[in-house]
Amino acid sequence: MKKKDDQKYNRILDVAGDLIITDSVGAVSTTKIAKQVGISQSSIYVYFKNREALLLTLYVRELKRLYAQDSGEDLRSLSFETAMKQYLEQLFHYGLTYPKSMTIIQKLKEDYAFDEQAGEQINVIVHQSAVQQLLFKGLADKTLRQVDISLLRNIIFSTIKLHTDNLRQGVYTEADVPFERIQRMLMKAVQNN
Amino acid sequence: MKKKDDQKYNRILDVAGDLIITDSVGAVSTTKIAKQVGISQSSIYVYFKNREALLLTLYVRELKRLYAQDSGEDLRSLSFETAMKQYLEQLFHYGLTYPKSMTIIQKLKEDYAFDEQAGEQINVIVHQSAVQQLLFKGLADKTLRQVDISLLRNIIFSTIKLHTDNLRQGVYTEADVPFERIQRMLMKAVQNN
Amino acid sequence: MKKKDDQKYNRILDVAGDLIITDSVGAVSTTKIAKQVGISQSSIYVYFKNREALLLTLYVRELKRLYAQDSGEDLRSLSFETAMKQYLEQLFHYGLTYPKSMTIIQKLKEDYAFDEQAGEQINVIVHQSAVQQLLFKGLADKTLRQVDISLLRNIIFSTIKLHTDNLRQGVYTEADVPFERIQRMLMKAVQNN
Amino acid sequence: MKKKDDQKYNRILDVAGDLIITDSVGAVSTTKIAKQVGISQSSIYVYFKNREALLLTLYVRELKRLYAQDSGEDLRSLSFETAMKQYLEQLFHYGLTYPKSMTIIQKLKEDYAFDEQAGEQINVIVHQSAVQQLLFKGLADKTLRQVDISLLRNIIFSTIKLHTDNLRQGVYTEADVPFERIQRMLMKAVQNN
DNA sequence: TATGAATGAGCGTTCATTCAT
DNA sequence: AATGAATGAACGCTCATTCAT
Repeated sequence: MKKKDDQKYNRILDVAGDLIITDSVGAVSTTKIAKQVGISQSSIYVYFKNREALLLTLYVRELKRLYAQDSGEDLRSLSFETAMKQYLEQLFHYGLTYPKSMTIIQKLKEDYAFDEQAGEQINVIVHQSAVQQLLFKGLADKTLRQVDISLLRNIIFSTIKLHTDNLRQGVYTEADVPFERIQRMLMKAVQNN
Repeated sequence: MKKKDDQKYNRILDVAGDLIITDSVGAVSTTKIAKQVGISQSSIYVYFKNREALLLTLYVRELKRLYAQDSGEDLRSLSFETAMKQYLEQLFHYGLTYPKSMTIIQKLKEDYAFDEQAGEQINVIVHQSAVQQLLFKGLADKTLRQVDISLLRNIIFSTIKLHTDNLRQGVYTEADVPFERIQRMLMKAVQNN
Repeated sequence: MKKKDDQKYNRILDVAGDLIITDSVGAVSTTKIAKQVGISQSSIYVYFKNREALLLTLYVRELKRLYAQDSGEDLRSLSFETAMKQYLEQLFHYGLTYPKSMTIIQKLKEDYAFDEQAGEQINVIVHQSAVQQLLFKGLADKTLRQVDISLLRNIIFSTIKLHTDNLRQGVYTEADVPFERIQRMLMKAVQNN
Repeated sequence: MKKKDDQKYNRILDVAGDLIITDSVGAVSTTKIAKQVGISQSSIYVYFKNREALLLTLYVRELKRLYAQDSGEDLRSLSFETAMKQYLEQLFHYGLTYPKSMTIIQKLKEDYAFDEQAGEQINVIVHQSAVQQLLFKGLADKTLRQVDISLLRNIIFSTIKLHTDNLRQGVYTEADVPFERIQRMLMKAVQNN
């Protein structure tokens, strides 16, 4: 019984994600989700309190999936530069594996105003991530450029996202722009000097 | 008479921009605009053919304002590095002067699917901009990193936008993170080696 | 429960029919229907996909009611002339019993452009009707005037409709213009010589 | 100056007629007329008091054109049968020459509720027409079937209209269904015995 | 004569949400 | 757990009409 539930629960989130990608956050409606999932509109309210809760759940799910990626343990045992490079590779790999995920995260972040309580929940997730830890450490020991952490995160995330999008859409191929080049660009950007 | 028209016309666009900023592109509705401008909903259709035309007009307006910024003549007479640095400064200045503009541009670009004809119109504007020329030249003579131009533009635009946003919101002050530091970061990011 | 549904469903169609009669097809609006039925406008979309589907449903309902009238079996066992006369009587009776029906059919046919799929559905209904069969047979064995079937159908339908309308509106009484006279007129019109 | 006015005045009516034909009476809007005529929407109110007056004017114009057709003098000097046959030919000719006119008249008659005053104006026009005179005479001397005049007019008008429509739309050709046959059908329909 | 600006009313439609079952 | 029925609110848009110019 629980399995069934979980399946439907996740199907709803999946469809919501698809709608965000093919259209926009505003285009996510219980009507459309219900139609695509094959349940009645009101059934959505069995699984989610309301539309906002649904979107928040989706956001958290993708965020957790993203951060589950970084093998925190490993990173900590490496030299900073190696750790950073490895993280970039992981993120690149993530973008290729779950192309929808990064788009969903970005669009929801920009488009949706979560309330304070939700914001706190998200902050905790981000804070506990290995990347965040890595960036904090890098900032502390001045290995990284002395700018706000948001700037570092943004430059990394948005560049790798755009790169994987470009690859997927055939704007260019991996042969044209090997990831190594992107990696070097990002390292130069974030490293102190 | 004409003045009155232009005023209202621009008021509508201003309010639409505000709605995009405080909420999202999807939240821009003729109803809300009309209410805030203080006119009847149907009056909006006196000024714009439909919602899409309104948003396109807003987008083009902001884009033109942004590119009107770059003093094309000047940039061409300078060494590449100086020209690039100067452009970054201009963009930073723009972000401080018209804080809404960059957000509007970014959100409209990501959120809105303009039709082909509109897309072409926009492409022309972007192409003719001094920055685009500068980046093309830099890519050609290998002064810039050999990656797709979209990656360069993204890294520059999104970083400076986030920086000005952070400053405005008091996340930190200019003293904490002087622009020079951002500038150096971006130069390292885009320059070949 | 089901009864309730069917009742409302048919009430909506009834009111739509009334609007067509007292005004025109163009005057059929979900707003007006809702107001007269005593439900909210959006509730109409619980029962019908959209306005067009509503009108099509109404059209098909009336068409089926009209053709349900002709006792196909009986007509076939009679001589052509008797069959034809009997059909005219049936149609006259129908016009008196359901005075709205013929008007609705006529107005919807002339005013409304159903899409191809709907057109096909309607064609099937018309084709399978006993009248259509009768007319086809009459044309084939030259009992009927050798003109297009549409002309025969028109002359019969529009005359009987107008006659019943006149009677109902008191333009004249059955005593003034007995149906027999109409019947003779129509027989003379359609019969070959 | 007057010529110019008359031109525009009639252009408006022409476009209104076109809209009725290609769509419906309900589709006639000042907006659409203005666009097609190439004038501003408000300019229509220079020529017509309101939408209803415009439609009434159009109706009267077509009705007058239709009745201008029948050469009253000639008909009166002929035997009834010859006169009737000649009138049918005239009407057929009219349908071929002004195919829009009969459709406009029919749609406006069915679709539009003119107020009493307008109704009276129309009645006068119809009454004074040669056909009406002819039919009255035929009814009086029992040459015509003793039914209401509306039935006779309807049978004649709607049949000839449908026939010309069929011809124009290529449902069949004049060779397939010569007018003579239609004429005979109508004569049999209306003549007493 | 002609029109631009303006608007209230209406339209078809979608939506998030509630509630009884 | 699931859903059909229902609805108020909003949306984009068109319309007939008025008015000042």
